[in-house]
Amino acid sequence: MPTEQELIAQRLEKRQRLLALGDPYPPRVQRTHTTAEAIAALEAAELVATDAEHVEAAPVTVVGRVTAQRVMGRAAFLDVRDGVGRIQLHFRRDVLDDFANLDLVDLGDFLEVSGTVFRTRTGEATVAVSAWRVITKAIRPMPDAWHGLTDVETRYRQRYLDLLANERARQIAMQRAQVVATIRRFFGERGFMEVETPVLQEQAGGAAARPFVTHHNALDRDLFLRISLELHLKRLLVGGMERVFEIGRVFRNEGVSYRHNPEFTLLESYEAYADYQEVARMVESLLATVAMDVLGTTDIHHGDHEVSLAAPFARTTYREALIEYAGIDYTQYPTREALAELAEERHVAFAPNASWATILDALMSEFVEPRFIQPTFLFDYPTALSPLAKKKAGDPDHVERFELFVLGYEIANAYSELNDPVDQRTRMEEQAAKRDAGDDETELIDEDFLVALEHGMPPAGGLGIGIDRVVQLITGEHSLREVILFPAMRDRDAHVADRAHDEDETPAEPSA
RNA sequence: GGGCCCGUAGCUCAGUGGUAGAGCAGGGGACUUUUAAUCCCUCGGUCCAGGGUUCGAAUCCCUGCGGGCCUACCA
Repeated sequence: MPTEQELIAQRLEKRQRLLALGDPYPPRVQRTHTTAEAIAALEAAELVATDAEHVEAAPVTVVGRVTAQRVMGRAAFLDVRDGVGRIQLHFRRDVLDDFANLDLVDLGDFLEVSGTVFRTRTGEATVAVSAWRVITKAIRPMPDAWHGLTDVETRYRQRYLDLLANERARQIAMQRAQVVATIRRFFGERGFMEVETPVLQEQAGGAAARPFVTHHNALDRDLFLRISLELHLKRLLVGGMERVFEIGRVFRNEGVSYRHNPEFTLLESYEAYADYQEVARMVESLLATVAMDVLGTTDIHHGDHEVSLAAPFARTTYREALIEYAGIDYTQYPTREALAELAEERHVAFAPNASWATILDALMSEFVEPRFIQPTFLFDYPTALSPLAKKKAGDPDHVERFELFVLGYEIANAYSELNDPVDQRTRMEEQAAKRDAGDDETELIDEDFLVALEHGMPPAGGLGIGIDRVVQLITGEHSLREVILFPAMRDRDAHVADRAHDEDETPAEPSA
């Protein structure tokens, strides 16, 4: 019998013995104090005590998972951890009739214990247990308490074990929650309304990416998972909402890696009567606010880099940056052929069916974007790259669009939104032509969206921010998978979690 | 997608051609203020999978699977 099976069998045996004594999975528990509150209660009692040697706080009942056991004959020390901290428990055989039942407790079980809090000789706040019970019996062994869980694959596939074993995993999850909460508050305070728009769509637009396809059985039709939030949020501007935002999951049918997850969290906001310059100022404020709320500073440490998120950020333009960092003025290479030739000279790879705009973007990715370590706004993109943005006055080859780069990564993307329905239709038709020419990452013609625009959308500034990227930036994490609780993983045949489960479970239905 | 590296006990890791190991966890025992408790004993293996080389493979070679890092597209 494999070892893991033996360990599980032993724990199942203990579960049976606990069942004979009571319910090791009770429906309700009585917690009067968290571990942190229990310790605080002792400290408060110590402040007013006259005899510092024998301080006992009021009785407490705490709950938590057993993380350590030190059994010493007629006494035992156990540590339990709850959501906010850890506390030590002291069990004595001369106090507890059921002391021997501690044999049935393993690392990982949840206990409810009552007693008074005192300080041991070595100074640790400790519950002198007067009553206790198991409130959840775990039947699988926990990861090593001291070394933690280091196997990266297990940490991602069984994130609950990572969270159990590694403080850092808990911290990242908490900081991510703080980032999202701060963003919600930031927009709320500025009069933005949070909305939710469809994930399942007749066609997936608003970005240049391949969508996932799914099927609706009752309607017997294929639907697409959204790749952006943009086109529906703009419909809301048509409907008279002036400030909206959405924080939602989008899905892009691309590879998985430490920099890509097929689903990721996107923030988009749209503000009527604002332009992209105003959006840029808002983004500066947003990032600084997030950093201050989560970290207490706008100075970020990330690898070897020190980044300041204090406003204002550096500003340049797409064309100037490419001239400055690569010596390339793309207005001198107006045809696809000329630009392709240049890219090959500079050893920049691009797909055989890449358009002029796609090749240009490859040049930017190669020469310019990695240079922007400190937050830098890149303004005024070529029109060909930006089918949903408004053209600059007197310069139809460029649009009012910026992207924000930090640490060489794109963090934000924003436009003065295109609201001329005739221009929008033309641009979508141009995208469709590129698609017909073999580029499968283009904007689609969304007739329903165009009808909405034809009813009139006010001038507006729109913004998109990849939340996972922001969390990476704030936490200093290098891999996207560290900031996503359950990152997408490839199938693995021999799933660890499946084995014992199959053995001790009776099939609910006769096998077919 | 390309390059490099990794996969050994529940967990953390040794072991580079000659009988598969250690610590922790688990089981038994001693121990009434320990805290990575300590001490004695002990159970525990599909060495990722398949094929090959060899008298002999965890070890060398090939293929596959999974993962990591770097790189590319993206956000």
